[in-house]
Amino acid sequence: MKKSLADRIEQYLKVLISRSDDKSIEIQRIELAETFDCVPSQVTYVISTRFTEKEGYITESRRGGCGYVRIRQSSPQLADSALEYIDLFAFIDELKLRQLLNHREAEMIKYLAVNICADLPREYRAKINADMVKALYNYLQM
Amino acid sequence: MKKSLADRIEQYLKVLISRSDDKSIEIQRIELAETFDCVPSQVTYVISTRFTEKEGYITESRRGGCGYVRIRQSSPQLADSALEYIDLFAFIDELKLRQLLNHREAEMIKYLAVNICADLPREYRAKINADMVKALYNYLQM
DNA sequence: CCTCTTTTGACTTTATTTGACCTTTAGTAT
DNA sequence: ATACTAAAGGTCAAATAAAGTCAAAAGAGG
Repeated sequence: MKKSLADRIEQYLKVLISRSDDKSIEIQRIELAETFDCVPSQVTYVISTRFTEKEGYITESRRGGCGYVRIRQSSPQLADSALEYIDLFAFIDELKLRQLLNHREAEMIKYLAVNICADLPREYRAKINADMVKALYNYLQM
Repeated sequence: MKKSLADRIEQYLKVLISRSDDKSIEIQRIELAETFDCVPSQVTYVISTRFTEKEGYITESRRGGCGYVRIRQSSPQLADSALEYIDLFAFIDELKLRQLLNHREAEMIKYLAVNICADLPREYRAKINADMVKALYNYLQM
């Protein structure tokens, strides 16, 4: 699959973030544009479509001399206590969005969940939903 | 009985899927249409009539630049009764040996299994063990 | 001839790329 | 302090690149 320029920039930034100590990076828009040989607004486009709050990122910037764009991966707002009431599938989708699970992992876990619950008494299904959410939450150290 | 264009495209895609590592392919609608010298919507037609969820396929797509259509074969429902008695952890290790699961996946599934079973009545634990073995067996299309 | 499937193409929606123009900030000269 | 200037980043809309939709036309089989 050929990657679009936007995809490549996204990937590059995500690698930088993942390697950073504090899940936060500071870049210069122009510099990055030069690295990828594109117009600066391409960078703005990538940030505004792929590093949204919904996907768990917070951005700040400053114009003018010594300007910058900072992207920070926000820690999830999910409190441990609220986890019980979250739908497992929605939770998995959210984890995928945040790239804590890849596509295959997400699908596999969903598949396992469905099959485990398939003919289990109703009262245990909710429990398994909750336990899986909690287990994922813990395993991924969120 | 002469094969229709739709039939030929279907066959072509199924060969590609069967040859793929992960039973999943990514194509460009336009490109495929060019290959078969037809309109792009013909491809959409084939996918929507022959690669339905009911027939065990899941599709995703993206429009715009570098768009694609991904078709994934979801696993068939084989129920092998002998699987019931296999220990889940041993089974996972075996899958890892055969490189059907990577380390992270194996560990994550074990972690989930332990946490799901943690305080479930004894009689359901064996069932979950068996269901997970079966689900993995099916999911990985062994 | 009638029905169901296939083929086609016009139109719609979504995603990406590019560039012209706007705003903010820091530094410098007066 | 004030005004000017250069150096950022922001906005927005046009151009381009895909895929989706839908219905009409064409074809196949009974």
